[in-house]
Amino acid sequence: MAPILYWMRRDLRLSDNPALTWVVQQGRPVIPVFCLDEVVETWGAAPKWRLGLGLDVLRGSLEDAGARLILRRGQALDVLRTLIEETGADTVVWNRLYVADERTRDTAVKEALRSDGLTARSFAGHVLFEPWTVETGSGGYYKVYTPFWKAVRDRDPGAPEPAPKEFAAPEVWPQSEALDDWDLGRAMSRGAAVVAPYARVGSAAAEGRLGHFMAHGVADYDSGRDKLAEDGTSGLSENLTLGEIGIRTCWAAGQRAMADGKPGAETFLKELVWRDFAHHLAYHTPHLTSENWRSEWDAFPWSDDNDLAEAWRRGRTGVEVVDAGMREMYVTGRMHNRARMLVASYLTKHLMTHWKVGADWFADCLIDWDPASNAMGWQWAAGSGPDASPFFRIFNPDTQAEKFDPRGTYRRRWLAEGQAKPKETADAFFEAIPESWGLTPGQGYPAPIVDLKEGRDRALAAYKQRDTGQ
DNA sequence: TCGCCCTTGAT
DNA sequence: TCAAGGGCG
Repeated sequence: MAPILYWMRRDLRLSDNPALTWVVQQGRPVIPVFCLDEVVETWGAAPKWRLGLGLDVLRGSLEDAGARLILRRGQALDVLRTLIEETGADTVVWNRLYVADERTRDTAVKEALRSDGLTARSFAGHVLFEPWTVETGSGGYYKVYTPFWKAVRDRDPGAPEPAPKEFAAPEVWPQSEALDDWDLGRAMSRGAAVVAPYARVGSAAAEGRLGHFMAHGVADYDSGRDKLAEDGTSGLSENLTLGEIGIRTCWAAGQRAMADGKPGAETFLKELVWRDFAHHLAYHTPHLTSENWRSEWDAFPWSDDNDLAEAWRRGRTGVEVVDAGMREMYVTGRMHNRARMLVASYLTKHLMTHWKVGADWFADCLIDWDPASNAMGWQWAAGSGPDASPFFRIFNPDTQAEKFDPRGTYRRRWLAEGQAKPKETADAFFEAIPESWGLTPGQGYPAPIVDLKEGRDRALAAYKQRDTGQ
């Protein structure tokens, strides 16, 4: 019996997995393969490093079920063709993705394999509702979130499939490259050791996280998720982006919490749908990840990369809550959602720096980096995106800190300078950063690089000018 | 066509 | 109180 190649990408799990479910139903040998291909090679330091951790855990899960994970490096199509030749496979399956570079790759692969006379099948496993299945009344795609939410909230994405108990093995397993040889953490330098304790890797960890959130977090999610110093969110983004947990599994849990009358459950479901919305937009407007979504913003006088942006990246803007967020990201590979909005507003408005500079840094530092959500979020904050905040909505970091970190707990957690006994977390930043930055806690905390009022006024003036087309 | 509405705000 | 324009039904 000819084996089937299961090409794994952002679906590093065995349950809630339509492609895998289909393969196992065929009763034929299955060969799971992950390819370090032309798309994955472009990922930033932290996502690549985190991918390596995920692959290691996935390999163990597959081995427990009597299968293996075959790792190969190269252009996706070349790798798949080589494996087909080595194994006699006549079918390749995968779960679909929707961001421009992923789709370009996948479309080309599908066409090429089919022209080779092979079977290539893809499945819906990465989002709740695929982008082309959600239409406005006039048959277009959605550009505003709330109508999108109303269009999908009563739809059923289907029940998640259980993990297969065992796999039919091929007579001979193809060779796998060694994960260690890929050296996926090489761009992380000292950071890897610091970030590692914060990562929750693999499907079992993800399911534990979901269970914990359903038991403790969801009821108070509405207000809890806004507090900078608290752990009020599900924390699932890290696992969702690599597919270590399925989105329908999360949806089903949210629906159960709704049925149980948990107050925050609907907000949680809405957040899951925000993730879908980002993929909806990335599919229908592929330039979301690379260009201003509204082209009229091309004329806006944003600075490209600059010294102020460098201070922002290093958590040295002199604005405590902004620096705290940036350092949280450097140490943990994640950042509180509200802090993400704050630092994005600050970079694009007070520092008038292009959102792509920020999006690129996030893509390098976040272990939960998701290409669609990251681009949508940055364009939303900058004002160039769909359903964006109006230009006059400029976050005031001081006001935000007062509201969402009233006792300064979050700021003290991440800022060491000027503190008699800095928190371990704050010191950890200085262990994680490159020595080339030349930063020590002893050099004191910087004065603000831009006066908040001046920055705000300058941005408002520029937005106004853009508006009148001058 | 019209009218309501629009994640997360600031002064 | 401010405040823009367009999405959507």
